[in-house]
Amino acid sequence: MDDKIQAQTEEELSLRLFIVLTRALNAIKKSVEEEIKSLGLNPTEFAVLEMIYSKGEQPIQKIGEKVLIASSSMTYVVDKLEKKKLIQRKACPEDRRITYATITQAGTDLLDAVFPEHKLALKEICAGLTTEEKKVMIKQLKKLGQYAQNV
Amino acid sequence: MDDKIQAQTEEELSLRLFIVLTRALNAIKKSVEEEIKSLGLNPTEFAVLEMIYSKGEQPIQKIGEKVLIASSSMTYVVDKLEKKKLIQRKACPEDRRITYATITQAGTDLLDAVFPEHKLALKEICAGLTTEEKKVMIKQLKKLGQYAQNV
DNA sequence: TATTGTTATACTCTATAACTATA
DNA sequence: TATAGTTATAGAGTATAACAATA
Repeated sequence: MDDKIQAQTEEELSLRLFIVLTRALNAIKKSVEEEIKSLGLNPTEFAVLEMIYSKGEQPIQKIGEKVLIASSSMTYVVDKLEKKKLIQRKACPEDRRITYATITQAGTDLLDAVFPEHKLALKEICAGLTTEEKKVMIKQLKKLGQYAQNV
Repeated sequence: MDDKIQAQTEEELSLRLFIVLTRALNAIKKSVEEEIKSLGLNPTEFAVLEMIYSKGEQPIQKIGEKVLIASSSMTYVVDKLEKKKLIQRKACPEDRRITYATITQAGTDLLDAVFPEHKLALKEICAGLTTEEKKVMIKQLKKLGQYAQNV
């Protein structure tokens, strides 16, 4: 009870965490979104593209689960990325209900070109924390996110 | 170099942090938004209402800065909350360009009634972390957010 | 001239529901 | 019957630009 934070209940702490989390992400996003926008992409498109870029081809629905949007919205996003020649649909031979989204050469080239800058910008933005602090936070955020998704 | 995380560069760590942050918040939001929706509010409206609830009346623009939306969008949000009788516009006598948003009795009553549940739900969602971990994370997120906003 | 807030407008994203095809 | 994805549709939220009132 001798300091402000210790006096808070678990509920208040969680609320505080949620608010602070929202603010922090909003602040980061504001900067990053301008950068992404300059590529002609929106945050969702970038998230999808980046996922395929780093994880390889994925069933469209699997992507939707990660990005947390409805399947019809995934169709919309994939359409847009396909029109921009950054990804391609590819049938799954084993299960013909499934369609993979796979990155094109142009998509790979784009991210190869942009990723270093993107990461550099993020480094600048996140420079408020030390390396150690980032590592701890990543670990904890993963725990938090995974738990939250299963509530 | 003896573990996966240690091998990452500062850039990659920051990228990872951003991704994990996004996922964690999305997961939490998904749960919270349903709850908020059941009040007939959207996340932005709730954020605005909550800010006035806890911080007292605020110039409309100040709110917009916190929530990070354009001033015309603030007009839209304030209109909606005012139609729902949860907040009220109030002129500023000293500077007649300024309009305060102030919470009504109905707004206060609503949040008084809902806040305990809201916090409880958040507690459940955030139960993946211990009290100590939450406190640390709040502190770090604040640092991160404040720094990011000034980049 | 700069700032606060509003109006008018257009557009992007997302969700819902109904559907097709495959399993 | 259940799952993956699409189509059609509608609506919500946000931004941009031009503006009015005030400082």
